[in-house]
Amino acid sequence: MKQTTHHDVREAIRARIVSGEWGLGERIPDENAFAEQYGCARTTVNRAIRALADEGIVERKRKGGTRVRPMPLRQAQLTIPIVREQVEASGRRYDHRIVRREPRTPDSDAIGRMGLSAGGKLWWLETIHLADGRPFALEQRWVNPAVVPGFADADLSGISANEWLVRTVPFSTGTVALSAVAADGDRAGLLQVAEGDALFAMERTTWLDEQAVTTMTLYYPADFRWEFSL
Amino acid sequence: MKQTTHHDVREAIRARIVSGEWGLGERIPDENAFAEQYGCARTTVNRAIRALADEGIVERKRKGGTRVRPMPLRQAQLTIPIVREQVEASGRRYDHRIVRREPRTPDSDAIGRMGLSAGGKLWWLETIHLADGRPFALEQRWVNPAVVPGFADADLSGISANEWLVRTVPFSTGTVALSAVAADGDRAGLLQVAEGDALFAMERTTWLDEQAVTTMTLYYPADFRWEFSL
DNA sequence: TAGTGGTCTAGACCACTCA
DNA sequence: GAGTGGTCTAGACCACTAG
Repeated sequence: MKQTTHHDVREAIRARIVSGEWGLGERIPDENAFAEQYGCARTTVNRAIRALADEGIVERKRKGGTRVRPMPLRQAQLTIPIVREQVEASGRRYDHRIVRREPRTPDSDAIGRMGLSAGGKLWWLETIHLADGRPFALEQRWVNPAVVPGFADADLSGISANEWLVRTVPFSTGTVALSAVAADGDRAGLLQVAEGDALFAMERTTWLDEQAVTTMTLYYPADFRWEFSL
Repeated sequence: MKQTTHHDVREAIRARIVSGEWGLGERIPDENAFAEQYGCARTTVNRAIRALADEGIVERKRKGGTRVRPMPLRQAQLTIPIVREQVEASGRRYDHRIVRREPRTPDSDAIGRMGLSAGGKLWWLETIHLADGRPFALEQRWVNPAVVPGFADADLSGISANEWLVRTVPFSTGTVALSAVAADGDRAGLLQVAEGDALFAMERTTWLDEQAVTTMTLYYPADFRWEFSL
């Protein structure tokens, strides 16, 4: 005799919601009622409905009960891509070339993003990512040597700066910003596109305990599409 | 006497992982060991570690134990924005204006995205979203009348097409694609930018039971940034 | 203030998979 | 075969909040 699982209960309730049994914003039965209906413990129902709440299908409030979300949240679980994997996933050969790597005084933009105060130098790194030998994406990065002292001596011939940093400073938090920008002369030359062409920009700043580790921007040419599902 | 919560256990274990107590790919103690250490039931530890696994911090396998992820997944829970809320969140007054609304034969791009076969007409809708009266984003949308017959008579003066569709077809699935494109003459004129300017494009296709409901693209001018955190 | 979800416990059995 | 996570149960108490 197979028991009723939280998975079963979750899908059963989801189906009833999708069927329109309860309208938008309407209250659904409480956990005990479902437990009796499906012949399982309340704990099991709780886990099932909690999963639906995590998905944004329903919202729960103590005493207020569980309601179908009036305006369903449209959420996506998004995985920040690693350029090498993007290239290899498309069946092409990945390679990268470091264009510049030097200590440099950060511009005001970098200072703002990393929340720096004093005026020391940071590492500046420009990397061109190649797919079958052709430009795939351009990476421009500032690295804070105060947080990652080993970066000066890092061997980046085999792995990218990003992978090196992830391995060295594994569990940091971060922010991401997406936008579109026009290619300036430098970026256009490195990516082999025309100046003024639209580029897809993904900017990431990584933090370890309130200190900015690195901020980088990846520029993709206009034929790039970043797809995911809801 | 306060009990140890799954939240406490989760943060305690997270701190130990971040501190480097176990290296990347290394195995951490099993649930019973943690339960004894923290003086709680194994169920509580299970829920705590399961949450860390959902975050991508660790990976779990029966008999294999729980390991720190060798290359931590960088995942973000991303909420697809509603244009009106974006505008209002920035403290500006939202408004929208429908530029075109007509039955039209879909182009090959729309046919491909929506997986259509026959050559019927779809509804074509162009909407300009305004913030304090100035163009904020341009929406170009195809709607499948076979799935949403009521759309022909929908009153879109008060709410946007998107909100109307979400209320009418609430629990559908979808795909999203992000890219950068150059503004063509039509889009440039509606957004009041120069032709060729970089636009941030967010394309969404929505499905209900294998049938495409609608596909739309939102174009934002180059000063737009979509930010979120990891 | 009473109803609802949030969570813990202790014990149990099962499913997967490594060795 | 045996160790580990996956899950269910029954009961209990708590925290929040709608009415």
